[in-house]
Amino acid sequence: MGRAHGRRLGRAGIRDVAAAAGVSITTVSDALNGKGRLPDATRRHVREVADRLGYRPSAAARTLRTGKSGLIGLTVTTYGEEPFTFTEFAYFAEMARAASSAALARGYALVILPGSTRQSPYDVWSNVALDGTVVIDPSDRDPVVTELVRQGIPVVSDGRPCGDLPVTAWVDNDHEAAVTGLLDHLAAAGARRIGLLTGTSTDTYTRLSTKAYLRWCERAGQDPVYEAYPAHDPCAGAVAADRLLARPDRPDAVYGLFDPNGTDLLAAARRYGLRVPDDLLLVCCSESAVYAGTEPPITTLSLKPGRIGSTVVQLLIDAIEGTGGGRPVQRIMPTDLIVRTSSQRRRARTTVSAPRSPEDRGRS
Amino acid sequence: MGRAHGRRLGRAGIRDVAAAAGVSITTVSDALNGKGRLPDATRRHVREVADRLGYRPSAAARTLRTGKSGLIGLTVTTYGEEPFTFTEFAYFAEMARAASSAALARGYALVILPGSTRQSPYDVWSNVALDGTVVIDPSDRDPVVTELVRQGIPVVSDGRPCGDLPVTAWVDNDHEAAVTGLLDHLAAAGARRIGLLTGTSTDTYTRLSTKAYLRWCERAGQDPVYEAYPAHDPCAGAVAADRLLARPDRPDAVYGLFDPNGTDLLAAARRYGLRVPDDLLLVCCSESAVYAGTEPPITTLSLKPGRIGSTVVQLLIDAIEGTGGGRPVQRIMPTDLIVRTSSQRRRARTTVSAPRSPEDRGRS
DNA sequence: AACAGGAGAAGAGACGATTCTGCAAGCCAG
DNA sequence: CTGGCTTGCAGAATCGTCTCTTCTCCTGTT
Repeated sequence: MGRAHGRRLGRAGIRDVAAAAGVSITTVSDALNGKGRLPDATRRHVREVADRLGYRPSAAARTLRTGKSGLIGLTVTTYGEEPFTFTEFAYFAEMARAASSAALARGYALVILPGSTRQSPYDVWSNVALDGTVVIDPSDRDPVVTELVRQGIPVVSDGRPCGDLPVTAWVDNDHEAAVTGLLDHLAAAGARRIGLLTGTSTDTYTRLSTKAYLRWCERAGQDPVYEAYPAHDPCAGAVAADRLLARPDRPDAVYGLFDPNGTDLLAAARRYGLRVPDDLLLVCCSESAVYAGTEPPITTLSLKPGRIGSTVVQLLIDAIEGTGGGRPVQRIMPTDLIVRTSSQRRRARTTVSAPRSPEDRGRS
Repeated sequence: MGRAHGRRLGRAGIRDVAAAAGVSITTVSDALNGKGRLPDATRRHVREVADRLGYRPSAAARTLRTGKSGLIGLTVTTYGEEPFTFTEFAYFAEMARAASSAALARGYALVILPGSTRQSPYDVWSNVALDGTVVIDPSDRDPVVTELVRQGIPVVSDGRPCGDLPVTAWVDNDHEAAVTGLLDHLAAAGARRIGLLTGTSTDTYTRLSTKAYLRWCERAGQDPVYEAYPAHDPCAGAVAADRLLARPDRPDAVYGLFDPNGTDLLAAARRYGLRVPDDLLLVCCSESAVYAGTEPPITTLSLKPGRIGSTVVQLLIDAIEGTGGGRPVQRIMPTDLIVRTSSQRRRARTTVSAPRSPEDRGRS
């Protein structure tokens, strides 16, 4: 035989198992993968030997052979050099958690990747074998998406893609319905002039939400009252909230599109001596639990990122495995308005029961 | 010749590039990887042809051959079936962001993996080729860590490992110093009896922090006043905060070990009619920015998760690449006390400048 | 008795890159 | 003129697994 395969690495390979079990490589592979025609005795024997040797199949070799890596990319829009977006921390964290969980349950793992190619000297994207990718809020003609699709890799986006980006599928909230419902809620609570705190960027979320607001105003016969600011700037929100409440046509209710707007608006209201909810009704879009504990608790619109993340991954894996038909899929997910004190004129039952009387000292 | 490699896949392989450029496979590989002895002309030519063909080297093949995948595992402690821990959402999110960023900058990507093997029918762990792994808060004799180390894969942990877990390196905060410094700060602000809101679990963070508190009390000649609760239960915190303030030996200052404790304690204080900071000084350990916007703003201890995540990854990659000596490394990272109104008796300068006077309506 | 057919297991390529080794040609010095 | 050195490139082995094909028995039927 010449140089019969010298022991080259510490870990046992399939050949070692075959030798130790006194069978062929084929038999080992079939036994461990539940394929082929083998009597149970052989199967058990091989499995036992493999266990004893601590055999772990090489993921790289399997991937090379089968063409499936079990890896799903998760791309996050990048501000500056950092991955992750800062404005929607809680949203992203929850979405990623659910996505990861859903992937794991189906035997896939998530790989966190930057929003752009060639962010570093190395191109991490082409160093990873991906079965598919989840893209959060892809931009108009996202180069990463374009390239992936060109390579024939399925791409599912969280957020309706702008333009004619050729994603395999997408998932998004029904933003129009959410905003309309929420404005109706405020109006029902007695709001006469509802203001909006929105963003200057042109992503789908901002655009659709603002459009829904404007359309609602038109239908309700109210003049729009809004301030826009660059949402990625953590300080600009407070300033914009202040501007909104400083206007001569000051609104008596405000909806803030971004997570920090709740505290921004609350702080601004305090500065102007406005009581919430008596003088000002407040709602903001947020996934953060802190708004249950603020004074007063603030009504929030939840986009249910968990459901989004889970759905995105399900659709992607379906596309990868060829399940669920070949044609593009889009799925609209409902949102959830969590009504708290800040959007109700009459003091309603609060969720947290106070052990003794809250003592509204000094309040009016 | 026989069946000279029929076109089998859409994507171009290294052979196609070689053929198109009129050189050998070796030359293509060398040209693209900057190895071998090739004149610049050849190198340029090959690169150009590769670009034209849209050639992307197969990550699986490269990994199989070189033994390096460029993938780093990120394991998150699991409560129940879900990955991620809920109590420290902000901590984890920031830590993961920084870790991912640091990895990307050095050409690695992070793979999110469950805290246990065989969480699903598939064992995702053995389906991924990892160069190394980051483990957050490993438990006493973590089976995942043990198995990885047995396979010779470097493991770096965030959090001092309990017991004699054989991690390659670890990074942690100086919890003793942090707690001691913070208690000194409270004492300097006039606290006579400082209470602690702590957890019932036995992880390193809780254990070290509590021990530091007890030792400080002993040195300061104060009786310890503390309540412990299961930190993973989101509701239990509010109850524990209430218990702490209901005690006959009610503390005049409290440190809360967990992120939500700030709002928990603030709410409890309101229920008992205690003014913060006048009647009660407050500090909690948190990475959340909301505490800058609460009423009053709350002093927080930041563990600087970003620095931790970044350092963990650096150490891991050093270990993978053989840089930085072979022996185990442990690194202690400083914490950051962000002093706000809640821990200062005399109204100090707040970080956020108020455009007009805050109007402390009705307050005493 | 001969043969079909199936069960059990082994052989032998791929998969697509990296890389060790080796060959041919050119150049210079002895 | 020749031997050694460098330069430029090609051949072919290898990484570890999956899987298509083949091969050998063995049994049961006509």
